[in-house]
Amino acid sequence: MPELPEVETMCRGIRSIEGYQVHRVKLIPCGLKPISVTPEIGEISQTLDRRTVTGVTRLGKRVLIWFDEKYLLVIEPRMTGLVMLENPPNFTHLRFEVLFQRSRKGLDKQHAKSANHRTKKLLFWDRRGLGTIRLMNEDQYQSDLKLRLGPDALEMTAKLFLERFAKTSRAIKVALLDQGLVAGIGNIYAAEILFLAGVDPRTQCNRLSRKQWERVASATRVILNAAIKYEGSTLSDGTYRNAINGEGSYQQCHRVYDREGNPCSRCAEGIIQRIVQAQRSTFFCRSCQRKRGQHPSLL
DNA sequence: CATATGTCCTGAGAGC
DNA sequence: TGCTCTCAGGACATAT
Repeated sequence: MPELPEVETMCRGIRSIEGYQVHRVKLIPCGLKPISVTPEIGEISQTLDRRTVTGVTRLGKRVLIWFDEKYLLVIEPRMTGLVMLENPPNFTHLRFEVLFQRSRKGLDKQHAKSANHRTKKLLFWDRRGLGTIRLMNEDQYQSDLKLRLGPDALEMTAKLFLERFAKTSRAIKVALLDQGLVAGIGNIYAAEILFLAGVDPRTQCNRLSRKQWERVASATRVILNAAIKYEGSTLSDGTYRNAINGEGSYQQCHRVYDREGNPCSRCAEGIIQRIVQAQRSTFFCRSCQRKRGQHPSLL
């Protein structure tokens, strides 16, 4: 569920670990199946020991934590993973922990006196345990991550969409979820983007017009930036939280996702439909999102 | 190669 | 109340 806006919110929420030094890394035995960690935890711990966090960035739906500009932890929350600094959503779900100390150069007088600024904890919670954590160096980052993923969704332009999507015959909704084509879009935002663009989610990519790709590109930026502003979507199951256990509020802005049977907020006559594509729910308005037609989008 | 399907895992909610 | 069943969907492995 964490898609680009939720992962971006996580990154912003943990950025205060920058300048801190790794003191301890451990997998938490929580009674649930351990999450996938590569390489084994002992090697991660050894490699990161005393290294300083030099940056927290994001690529698609992954959180990247850089150490001495040389190594990075790649955290993939997948369905239910949460990267947090505090306030456990549920104690039994804690899977991974990094304890930091403020490194000597980052220790100013003011902070030296207050104990609660001397250490920090980075926690990974995952209700279902499908998330993964990988330690990489710069080369692995290039070959195992950069090369396999499409451009980050916030970088997408109509030109890039045409280059990367226009040849495939897959339905646009399904293709938008392919992280090799574009990184960061998941089931919720794919639905919202296509609604805003006025494009039928079943349309084959190779049948979309240039005009339609322009609307998709524009809607991608508009939707994702708005969702970041609202700190992501916390659905009715309440799973998603930000770094300090707060909820996102973009779910209040959803126009189609999980709104089956409700009247369309745009055309009033339409009812939001739910169909299944590639074993996933797709929500859309049949009258606002037609395969062809000159209807104006909401942009 | 492109595309489609199955699998991982847990907890919430439905139905009886 | 308490049981069983289905479903949620991100990424990758395997199949077509």
